Amino acid sequence: MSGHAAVKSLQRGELAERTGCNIETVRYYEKIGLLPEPPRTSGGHRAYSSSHERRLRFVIRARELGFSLDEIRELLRLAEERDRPCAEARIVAAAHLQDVRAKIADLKRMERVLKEVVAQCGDGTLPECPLIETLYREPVAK
Amino acid sequence: MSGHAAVKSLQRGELAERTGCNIETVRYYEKIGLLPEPPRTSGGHRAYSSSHERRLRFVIRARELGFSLDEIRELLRLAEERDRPCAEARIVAAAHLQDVRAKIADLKRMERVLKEVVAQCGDGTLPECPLIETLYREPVAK
DNA sequence: ATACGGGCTGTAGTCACTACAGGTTCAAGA
DNA sequence: TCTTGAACCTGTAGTGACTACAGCCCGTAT
Repeated sequence: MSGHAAVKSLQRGELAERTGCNIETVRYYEKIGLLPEPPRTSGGHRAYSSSHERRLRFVIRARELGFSLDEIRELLRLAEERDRPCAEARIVAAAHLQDVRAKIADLKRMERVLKEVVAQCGDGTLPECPLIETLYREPVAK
Repeated sequence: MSGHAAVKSLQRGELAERTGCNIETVRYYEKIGLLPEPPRTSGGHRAYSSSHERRLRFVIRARELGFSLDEIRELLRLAEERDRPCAEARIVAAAHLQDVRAKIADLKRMERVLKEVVAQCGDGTLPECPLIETLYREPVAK
């Protein structure tokens, strides 16, 4: 028995079902070259092996961490090269961590303002809505 | 003098320059009906009035708070109706605040994991990269 | 009079999917 | 064996919020 991991192939949406990933999304990943093209049955249906599943799970988990598909492509390349990928992978992840922190900061700014205006609106019976006034107000009111 | 705010019209990208909004974006907002079509010069150039600027600033500030263009459309409608808009505007803002908080929670989860794996990678000289292993690892390892 | 910087329209590209339309295959039941 | 119907197949178009371009026209300064 070789190491080709062709023990059992998954069909009828089993891959999608097992991973929780939409089948359309799996095919999209294949189309953009993130997943390899699986072998086909005589009728043309895709027959995935466990190595496909493993790679798909990698992609899914990386997406859950917010990596872009291009970053994931890079991470997969590094993972396969097996030539000291850790330093480079760390750079990709650290850059992404910076992005995530910047997004959190942006959203927290939004949250603070939104919380304030919603509170100012109170029960919504004010004649002049503070939310609308805030949006109309010039940044530097004279 | 009427209340039409046609005191001076802005041309040659002045509106974009004054608001910091890309001129292409302004035209996009006009195309999707978020901003009214301004009158034109004899040559077909757009001549904005201060009411256009006011409305554009509303959109820009709402975008800064993360509202979608559809939500902004609704807020603008409420702002113009002047028929007790506060309660309804508050609902829009409160729903959006929920969205923002959910996004913050998602991003914080990502941040926590990313911070951990980057720390585990250390100086990047490990033979097995913890980041890549984390991505390959099954959610429920046996 | 002419140059050229900016406006004009309309289309296509971005990202990461998602949703069809219109056809084919497969596995289970009769 | 035949039939049914679900699930697969390909390819295209739509989403949101822009951004970038091509190819043309206008307007102002020299």
